[in-house]
Amino acid sequence: MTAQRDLCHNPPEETKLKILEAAAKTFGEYGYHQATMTKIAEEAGVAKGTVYWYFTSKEDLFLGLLDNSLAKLYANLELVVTSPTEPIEKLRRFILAYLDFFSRQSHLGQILSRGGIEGLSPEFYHKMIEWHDKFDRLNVELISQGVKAGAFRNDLDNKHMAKVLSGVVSAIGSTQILNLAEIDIEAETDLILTVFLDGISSK
Amino acid sequence: MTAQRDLCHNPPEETKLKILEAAAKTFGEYGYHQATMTKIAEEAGVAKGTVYWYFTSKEDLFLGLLDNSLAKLYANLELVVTSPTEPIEKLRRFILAYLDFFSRQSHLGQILSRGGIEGLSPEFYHKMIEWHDKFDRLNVELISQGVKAGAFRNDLDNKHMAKVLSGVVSAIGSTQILNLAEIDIEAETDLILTVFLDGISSK
Amino acid sequence: MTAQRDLCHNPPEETKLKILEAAAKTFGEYGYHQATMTKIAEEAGVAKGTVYWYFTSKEDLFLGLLDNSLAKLYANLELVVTSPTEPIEKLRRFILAYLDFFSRQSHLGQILSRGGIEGLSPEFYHKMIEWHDKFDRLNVELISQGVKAGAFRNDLDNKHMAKVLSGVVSAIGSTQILNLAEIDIEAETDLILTVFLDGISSK
Amino acid sequence: MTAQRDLCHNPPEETKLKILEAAAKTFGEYGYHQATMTKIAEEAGVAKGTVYWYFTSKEDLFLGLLDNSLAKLYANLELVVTSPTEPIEKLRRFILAYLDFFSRQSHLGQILSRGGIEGLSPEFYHKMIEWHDKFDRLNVELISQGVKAGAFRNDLDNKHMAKVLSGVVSAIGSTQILNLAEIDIEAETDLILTVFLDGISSK
DNA sequence: CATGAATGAGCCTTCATTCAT
DNA sequence: AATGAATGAAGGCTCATTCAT
Repeated sequence: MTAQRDLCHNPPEETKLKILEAAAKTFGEYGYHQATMTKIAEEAGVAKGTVYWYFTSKEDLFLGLLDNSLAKLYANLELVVTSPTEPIEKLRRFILAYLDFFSRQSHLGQILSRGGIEGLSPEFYHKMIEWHDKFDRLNVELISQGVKAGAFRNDLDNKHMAKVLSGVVSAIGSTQILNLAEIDIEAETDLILTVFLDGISSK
Repeated sequence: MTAQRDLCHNPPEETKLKILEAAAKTFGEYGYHQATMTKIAEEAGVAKGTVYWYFTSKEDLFLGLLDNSLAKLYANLELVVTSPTEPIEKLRRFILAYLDFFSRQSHLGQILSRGGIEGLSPEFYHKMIEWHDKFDRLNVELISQGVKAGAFRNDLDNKHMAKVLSGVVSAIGSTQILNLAEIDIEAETDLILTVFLDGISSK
Repeated sequence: MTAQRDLCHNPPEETKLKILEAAAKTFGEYGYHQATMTKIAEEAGVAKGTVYWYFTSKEDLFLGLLDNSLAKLYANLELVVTSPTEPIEKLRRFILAYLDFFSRQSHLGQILSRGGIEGLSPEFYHKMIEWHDKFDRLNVELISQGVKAGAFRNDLDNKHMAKVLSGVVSAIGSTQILNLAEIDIEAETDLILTVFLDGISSK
Repeated sequence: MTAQRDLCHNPPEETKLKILEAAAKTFGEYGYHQATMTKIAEEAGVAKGTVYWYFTSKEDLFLGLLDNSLAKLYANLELVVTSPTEPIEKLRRFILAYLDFFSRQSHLGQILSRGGIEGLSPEFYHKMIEWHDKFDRLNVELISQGVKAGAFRNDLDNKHMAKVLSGVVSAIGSTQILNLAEIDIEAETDLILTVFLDGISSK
């Protein structure tokens, strides 16, 4: 904020960001266990010690990254939910935002949908549960709006419908990605939407 | 001669089974990377070298385990698909069999649904893909039967419907399990069934 | 010796021989440390336990093999030395016998010439030294005969000449073999003979 | 700036040297397979991980050591060959340099003369062959000079004479050393020289 | 005699983490 | 803030050897 700070070539924040980006790329490419601090530091173009100056541990770095990514996804989804759109189109955009996230951050996507990675600390799980709950509430909110507006059934528990929704989305998302096929996100979204709205029953 | 054999206290097969069970438990509890051969050997009550007598590597052991479990699941699902039941009840049993499997073998369930674990050999991935395809074909068969019988919609691609089905099931299955909540499998099955058949649309 | 013994399909000696042959092949192909008891047992077509019935340890087996091979080589050389041939022809045959041995048993050849393998017991070294001395004495005897017959110089210490002789032979032998070139043993022998007899000096 | 650097107590290079020395001692004492990374690290007074900071593997370390030692030996021999000395004295110094090397680095000497160690990577063998060829060429050059100068016979193939020379030298060198006798290198050199120049023939 | 399952010490290597500079 | 050398616990795996059958 001071004039002096602005003269720095590498304001601290910039280094932290570089590390975060490198971590995203590396974790994304290799997964948590295969990604090493050495790889991440190299990718970021800094020394290993520097990574430890900004993050106390590998887990801390991973958590930081997750927080970062999930916050973005959450913001996107929230934007959709709070926008003044009619329920079904809103649902479509909602699914689209999810799939888009999965297609960009496949491994992180998996983590979100499965609830974590083995062998991490309780703190990690706590954070994950917090996020899980936040997303759940958003899902429920989306469904509730639709029910209130008369677009969705009111004979089912909103929470359950929300759960199925997130289930389908994350499953399709991560499965697709692992097929390494180039997915047509829009088409996939429409498919999910159709099934989720009307079911596969012939009547 | 055969009678004599039965008197053996520890036929080799028994040891292999002990190891397989220990592996199931350990991989299930810790995940692939956190599970160590030492832990598995201890759990099985044998020396580390013994594990390597039956399996050439950690990956080989894991693959053996996976093959074992997936073969069982596949057999169960196949039984359902080929049984002379009406489509919707058949679908219910199908979902039930999946959820039952997930609730027993949570980590293996994840692997099946998400397609793998980072850092393993190409052979592993090849095997996984083979299984994935086998299950896919079974799912499609189930849907096709329903469509033919007039129970399911015929305006959607069978493969797509099958994909959504397996997506919902595996997502619900593994998500639930990670919540560590005691799940009412029957209830969960009915929920999925309802949504999948009729959709959440109010009409 | 008894009639009963002769009826056996596999007299003990036969099994022992099979193992010895397998050991020769395996040690020869892989060297001492790379050769495993498993490989040897497989090559011999017997169970690992059987190898341990005839030989108390890997080292013991190796020693047995060495004794076997060296005894044969020794017998051949002795035959040459004690035969009634004129000194220079005798020397030629002597070198030939050495090179022939090296070309057949490259690894054992190395062991003989360099005096052993690291990491074995004192007993092993003791045996090796015994053999070394035996061969040395034979070499000296050969040289002495030639000196006495007036064919070789008498102004040099016989022991030293013998040492140089064995040096040249073993070095040429093993070096050649490692080149993996098909060696013309006869030609090589003549070359060594020429240099060893007349030197390379121009006068 | 450079002055400042010199104040460092432990410049990285020093650690690498400590490890190289420890490796030389340990490989020399135990041979390649018996020498363990643990022993080497202990001998060097560093942690095992530190060895891996400087060398990517045991083989890499061994190769580094070999390269180091052979480069020195080669430099010494080259000095002799290119010096303006008369052929026979040159030959004497050449032999002396070889024996001196063998007496200091017995195991490495063996490796040079025998052409390798079992069970290493193709890269290792390739390097060894390169060195072998370099030394061969030097040997041939030495002989050629002597022939040109009229000091050595011209009725024999230079390459063959060179081969016998290196054979005698390495054999005598390594054999002697293994006897663990204190060798009089000068005397040994003269012996080899005499035999190699004049032969043992009485005429 | 022969088998082969079982053992366990020990090896090479990896990698998250620390710390002097 | 940043570096990178140094650490050491831990992991997967090998293989000589034993022993109940």
